[in-house]
Amino acid sequence: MNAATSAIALVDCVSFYVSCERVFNASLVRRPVVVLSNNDGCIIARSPEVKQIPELKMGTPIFRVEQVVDAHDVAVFSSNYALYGDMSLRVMEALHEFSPEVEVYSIDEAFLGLDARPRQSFLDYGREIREKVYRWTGIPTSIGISQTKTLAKVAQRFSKKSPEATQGVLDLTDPSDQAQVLEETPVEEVWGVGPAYSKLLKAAGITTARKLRDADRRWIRQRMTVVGARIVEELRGVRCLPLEQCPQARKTITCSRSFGSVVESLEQMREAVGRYLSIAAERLRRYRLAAGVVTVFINTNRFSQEPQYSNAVTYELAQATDTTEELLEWALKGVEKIFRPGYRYKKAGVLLNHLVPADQLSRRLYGDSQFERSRRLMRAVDEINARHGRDTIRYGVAPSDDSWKTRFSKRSPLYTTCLKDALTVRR
DNA sequence: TCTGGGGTCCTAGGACCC
DNA sequence: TCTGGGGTCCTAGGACCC
Repeated sequence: MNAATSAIALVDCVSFYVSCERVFNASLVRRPVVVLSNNDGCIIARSPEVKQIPELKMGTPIFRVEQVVDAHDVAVFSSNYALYGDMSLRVMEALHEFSPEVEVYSIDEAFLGLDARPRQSFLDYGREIREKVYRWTGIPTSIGISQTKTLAKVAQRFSKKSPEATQGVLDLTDPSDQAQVLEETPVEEVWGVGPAYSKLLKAAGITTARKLRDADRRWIRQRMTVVGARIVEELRGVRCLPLEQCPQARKTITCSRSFGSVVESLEQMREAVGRYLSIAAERLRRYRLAAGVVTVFINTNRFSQEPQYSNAVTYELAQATDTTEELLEWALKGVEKIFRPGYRYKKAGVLLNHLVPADQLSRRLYGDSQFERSRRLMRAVDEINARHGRDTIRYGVAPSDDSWKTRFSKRSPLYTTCLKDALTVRR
């Protein structure tokens, strides 16, 4: 291999949701901060200060640790996805300045393709990226650079763990550096190794990323399928996971929620499922897709001692559709079918499957005028809701009281997406 | 009172067909 | 009375990701 080599950079936003909250609220800087899941359930994002507190782990239900939260004066927020989504777009925009090849991997992460260049230059480039993202958005990042996605991920996690040494950027393109960092990386921290594989590997004495890299291919292939085999190759510097620049066509659209309080009546269940269906259908149209299969499911609270019931029903539609009206009919039919009185329900959801491009729908037979009218109506509704906020217009499903609605009692303002919530700066 | 939501990929095994 | 093999499609379940 020559001295210059092309590489992949992984840019990851540090404690992304917490960082978003901090951008707009200076009093949170250096204060421990957590962000909660939907319904104010469990901890899903923690500031570095919180990571020092052993009781406050990812996924901990907040109600169990209220005293710890008070004792450390932790600031607690409901999640504010409108804010995080908008901040994410700004981060990605900054990244596009650095490479034409950007794969937006998640709300807070992206892979960048980097041209071949000498080592020092990768490191400098990484620092430049970091600085620009911070200047444009106020969001701190950590960056790993190496030959493959999996190695870039190792590098990024390592740099995050030792900020003093790396200042947020680690170039791991050099093979001898790789050997050392892989040696210091526990196997369960490798991307793609979850709890089950981690247990399997440790039982076989494979405890570090380096040992995984040097493991027997056939053994891995047999026990961890091609997925495991690819991880090993990637750790060896062989690219198996390409940069995906154009997002793959979606296969499923889901909308499901836990209820703010228990649902016991069919009326409330119909309203909740109707609501979730509307959200899913709106998403469907945004992607310009139509669905051929609708699934509805309902659950009681799996953590409680009460009698349990869960059920689901799936309908295959004669023709794919993207209108709320048509999809709603099936979803409500589903609710009627699986709802059993006498249970205390905690969650419900809707899945849309067999997704096809919506432009194929124009070929529906018989110039279905009802269908065309319905689609024009949908376009108008989506436009109005986009401009004036979701729920400006919505489908009425015999409204009941809305205690089932998901709780967001500690939500921050919509600083960036709603004018009345914009920050006021005193002169 | 209180325990998230939204995805993808892979494989084994059954059903069905010729 | 004996009795095959190969291909495809679908689904459920497991594993993982953020």
